[in-house]
Amino acid sequence: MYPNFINHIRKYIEIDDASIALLNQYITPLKLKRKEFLLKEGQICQSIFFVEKGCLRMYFVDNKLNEQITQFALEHWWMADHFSFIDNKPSPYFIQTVEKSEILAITASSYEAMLRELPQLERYFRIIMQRGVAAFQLRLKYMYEMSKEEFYQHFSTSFPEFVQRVPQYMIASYLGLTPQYVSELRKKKL
Amino acid sequence: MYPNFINHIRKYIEIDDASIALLNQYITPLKLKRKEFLLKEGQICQSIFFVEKGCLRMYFVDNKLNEQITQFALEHWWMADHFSFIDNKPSPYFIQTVEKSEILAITASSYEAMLRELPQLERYFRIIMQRGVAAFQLRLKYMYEMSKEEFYQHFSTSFPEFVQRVPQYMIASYLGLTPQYVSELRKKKL
DNA sequence: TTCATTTCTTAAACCAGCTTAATTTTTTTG
DNA sequence: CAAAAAAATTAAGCTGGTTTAAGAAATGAA
Repeated sequence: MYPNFINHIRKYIEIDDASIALLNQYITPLKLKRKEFLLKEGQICQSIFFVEKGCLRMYFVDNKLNEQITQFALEHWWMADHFSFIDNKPSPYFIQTVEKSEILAITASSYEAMLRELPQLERYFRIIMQRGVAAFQLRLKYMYEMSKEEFYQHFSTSFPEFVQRVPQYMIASYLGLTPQYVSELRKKKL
Repeated sequence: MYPNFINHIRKYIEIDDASIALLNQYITPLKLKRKEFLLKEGQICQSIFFVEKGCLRMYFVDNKLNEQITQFALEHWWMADHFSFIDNKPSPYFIQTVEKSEILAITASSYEAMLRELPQLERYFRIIMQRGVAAFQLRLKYMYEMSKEEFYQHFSTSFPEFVQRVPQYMIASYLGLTPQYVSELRKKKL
């Protein structure tokens, strides 16, 4: 059904087919075109989103009206504004597809009900969230230790496929650079 | 026994006294003086640490030999290098007490055994980690949207007690500023 | 209460990365 | 396939925050 999702769960916990079958009732699958929105500024982030296929970006609009991208999600990543999701508060973010995507959405109430019916999944999400914290720690360390030039070079050598897949101005935004500066850095490297 | 710890668990999940009693065997309580280390660069982060009382900082030494502080933990916060903890890899970080502290340590193997014996705790840690992700998202948003000056002002008005409690150069390091610049900003505000 | 250490301040020179603005290239859409 | 829209480039000038180097003040230990 959703092979990436099920494989991802089974990568971290043991769970039988019957339980997996029960999962379905909590999930809303979405087929989305490029540039469709899952969340807009001011709305409550009602769901967490699993990327079965495609790519999402999360961004907010700053006081200079720039779109500041704070996160991407590729296949088998989760995406949400967790503050908004947990506390039912309006989100400052937009979540939008970067390309045609297949997304699994779980609303807050489904999430709660699902975890009550299938408490083994607490372990899965505990592990996912713990790895999420680990990923943020690493990202933050890079931001502290590298100059912006180093940060860009590091990113583009670490994730060359990603740099192919996503427009350059989005990479720039994600890394906290101006598109002009990225352009300069690319020229420099050739 | 460890009132802050137990209150914190009961803030997020329901758990009976018998289960709480079982917890003890997995916990190592530590009484530490100021400036003692829980982790040093190159070691594996063997434990996650709960701050029952006091304050911890996590930092790494950058290529200019500056101590870059990436996180603090006050009462009822958890602290760990999660990448090192999860994957058993050497850590680039130091974790050190900022003041006299009482810390609860849980080693990776105790953590595993504890979660197997008391699976209700998966829920507790899932919630903690999810809130951890939310906190990182918020912090990152601040870093994207504010100038360094705004970031400092925001921090010092949001956490005035913290600014009292911790030396100014540590705040500067945490915020990614030079102590000189912080000094300049303070003068400006008076 | 004194000494040693740690922390904070001041000020001038400097530069990494931004801003602005115009042009070119690429992609999308009808 | 052509027109419009989106994305990338180029270049000059500028600035927020760093660097460097001293000295002053606060704190902790004995």
